[in-house]
Formats: sequence, structure tokens, C-alpha cells
Amino acid sequence: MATSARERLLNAATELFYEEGVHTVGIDRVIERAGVAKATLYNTFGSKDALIRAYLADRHESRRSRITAKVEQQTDPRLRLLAVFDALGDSIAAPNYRGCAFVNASAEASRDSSIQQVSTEYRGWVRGLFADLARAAGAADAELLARRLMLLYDGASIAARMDGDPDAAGLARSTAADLLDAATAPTGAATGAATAKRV
Amino acid sequence: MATSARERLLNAATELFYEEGVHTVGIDRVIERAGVAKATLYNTFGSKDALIRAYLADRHESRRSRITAKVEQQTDPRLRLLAVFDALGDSIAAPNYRGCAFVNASAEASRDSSIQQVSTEYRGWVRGLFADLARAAGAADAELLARRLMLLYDGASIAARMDGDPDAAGLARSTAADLLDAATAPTGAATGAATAKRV
DNA sequence: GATTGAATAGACAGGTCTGTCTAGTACGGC
DNA sequence: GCCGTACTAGACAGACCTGTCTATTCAATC
Repeated sequence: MATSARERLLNAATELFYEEGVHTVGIDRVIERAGVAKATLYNTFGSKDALIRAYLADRHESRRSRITAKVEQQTDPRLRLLAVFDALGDSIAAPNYRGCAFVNASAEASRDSSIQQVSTEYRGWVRGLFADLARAAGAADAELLARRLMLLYDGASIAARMDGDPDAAGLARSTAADLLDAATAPTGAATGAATAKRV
Repeated sequence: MATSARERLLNAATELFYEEGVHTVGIDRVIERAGVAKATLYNTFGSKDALIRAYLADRHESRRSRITAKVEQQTDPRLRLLAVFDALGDSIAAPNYRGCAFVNASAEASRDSSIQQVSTEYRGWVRGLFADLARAAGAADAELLARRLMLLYDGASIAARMDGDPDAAGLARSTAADLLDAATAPTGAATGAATAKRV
């Protein structure tokens, strides 16, 4: 057998926790799919909560590498920023897409759960990436644009999950393109955020 | 006692389900807070699942009236559209805000649960409202703008819940204002969606 | 006053959950 | 050959869950 028990547990947890929710899926289902004894799980991870954290940390890593790969395919700063939404589009197109794993896990956990911390790390990384890419693309206020792009990014995952919208990522991407263009426009007329025109 | 058993049950369910999640909170906690016997709950609603649906339907109604009231306060079509985000801002400002009740409940339920149906109704209403307000404000493509505004609306609730961003609604509102302005601009240069310029 | 309906408290069944524990097995290094 | 390590299978405790059922109280109506 090529894979370690830890790896098989993490794979089983990833599939089950993501598709059915961390609360609904019990330990027995995880160890059954992993083909592993219960004691092994508790020797390896210590608790279900720790397994959930490991699942999310693993997810964080795989999302990061997928997004980074998409970004690196591009050289134009503008296309590099929009590539984040292309990576999201790939995820949404998967047949078993069920929304953002961090948003879902967070909704199931209590407010002060340690799950929130792992989610915060992931979200901080995405926002930081948006800010870096926005700066490189010459946005007037990169931090503000990054926060706006996060709205679109999260909104797209919600639209895909709740409404089954298959083009949610494309919608977010085109909107992001418009915001980016407005934030990098040479004329100060429609820079968006900074304009206090009207209300 | 002025309120009926049904009303007290619904109030207790609303508080507990929203703050702690529909899965985590058991029947016993609900009836204890409502000060009602278990048999009364089952005579009134039939099952926990039906109580959850009633909780969401109730939420739908209260959200609708709150949003409608905010919109009706304005006469300018542009401000009427943005008022939806003002209503969201009021919700987020509440000390116990925990995100969109429908998104959260949906994350806890199985994919084909009847909960999804109640959520779909709510989301359809919001999107329809956005489309109506966008049309009234003279947007070039009201349906497209409505879908984009949904991204911002959902994104703001996620940002508020996951990042604790107190100004998430303001951020979404200012972004929505920019999108609306672009979609109603007299010059065809920056109408946003329809422009196929660049990628 | 008797009857009826709706509520009450709470025991109970049958199931699921996490986490612990015992007992046994396979294998690599020495 | 022997020992330590990592694993397996599975019983078990203790808690919690939903939903049903019994037995009782209270108030309004006939």
C-alpha cells in the first residue's frame, strides 16, 4: 500500500467533510472510507476537531497551489489578477462543487471554534494576493480594490452553491475586470472608490 | 400570556437556530426557551425540519419587510437601489450578526433538503428586487446588474461574518454605486458589462 | 356540573455521536 | 529469536438526538 494511514484519513475526510459537512459526517464514516482503525485516527490527529483543522489546512494548501498556478500562467498584470477568478471557475465547474469549504465549515462551527482561525488564514492569504496583484496592475488603491474583489470572490461561490449558477465565476470575473479598469483608468473621472460624487 | 405557543416557539427557534446553527441546537433547547412542552411543538409543526422551514420562512418575511421599508424611504431611483445595502448594513451592525441565515442553514443541510427550497425563494425575491430597482434606475442591462449586485450582497455578508468587517455593507454599497453609475453612464465607453474591450 | 380540547411534564425507545480501551497482528532492526 | 512500533477490529461508556407516548392539569363551552 503506497499511501500512509494519515494520508488516507485526510483524503477520506476531505471528500466526506466537503460533500456532506463536517458536522453531519461521523468518525465512523471517515475511518471506514479510509480503511483505517479508529485508534489510528485518534493516535494520528487526537480528535475530530483536529482532523477538521487538518482537512481545512490541507484545503488551504491545495487552493493556494491551484490559484498560484493559474496566476503564473499569465504575464500581463491585468490577466494575472483575473486568473484568480479563472481558478475559481475551474472549482465551480467540478460536478461536486458545494461552495467554499471554509465558509461551509465556519457556518457549522461555533463562533469561537478553532476552525475560524484556519479560515481566517486562508482568507487573509487570498486578500493579500488580490492586493499584490492589484498593486502590480497599477490600481489606485490596491487595498480597497482587494476588499472589493473579495466580495466578488465570495459572492461567486455563494451564487454557484445556492443558485447553481454555472457561470458565477465568469460573472465575478467580468465585474472584477470592470472594477480594475476603473481603478487604473488614466482619467480621474471614473476611478470609482475615490469619487465622492453624488452619494 | 399574550403570545401563542406557536409564536413563542418560532421566536425561540429564530434566536437559537440563527445564533448557534440549526443542527447544533436540539429540540429540547428550543422548547425550554419557548416555555412549551415537546408535544406542543410536534402538534404545531410536525417535525424539526418543518420548524426549520418555518424559521426560514419567517426570516424571509422579516427581511423582506425591513428591506422594503428602507427602499420606500427613498424617492431617487439610484438611492432606492442602494438602500438595499443600507438595510444589510443595519443587520450587520447588530451585535449578534452571524451572516445570512439562508446561507448558513443551507451549509448545514444536505444538498436535496427542503431547506434549499425556502432559501431559493428568498434569493429569487432579492434578485428580482435588484432587477426592478436597476430597471427603474435606468441601467443598460438590469438583469446582469442584478446578478452582479447579488455577488456584492452575498460577499458583504460573508465578509462581515468571516472577517468581522464592520463596514462590509458600506464597501458593497460603494462598489454597487460604481457599477450602477457605469451601467447608466450616458457615454458608451465604460458601460462595463457590455464592453468586450480587452479580455 | 360535565365534557372536551389544548396544553403540560416527563419517561421512553431507538438511534447516533465522540472518544477510550482491550486484545491481537504484522513487520523492521538488532 | 526478540523487542518496539504501528496498525487492526471491535466492544464499550456516556452523552445527545428526534420523535412517541402516558398521565395530568386547566380553562372554556355546553
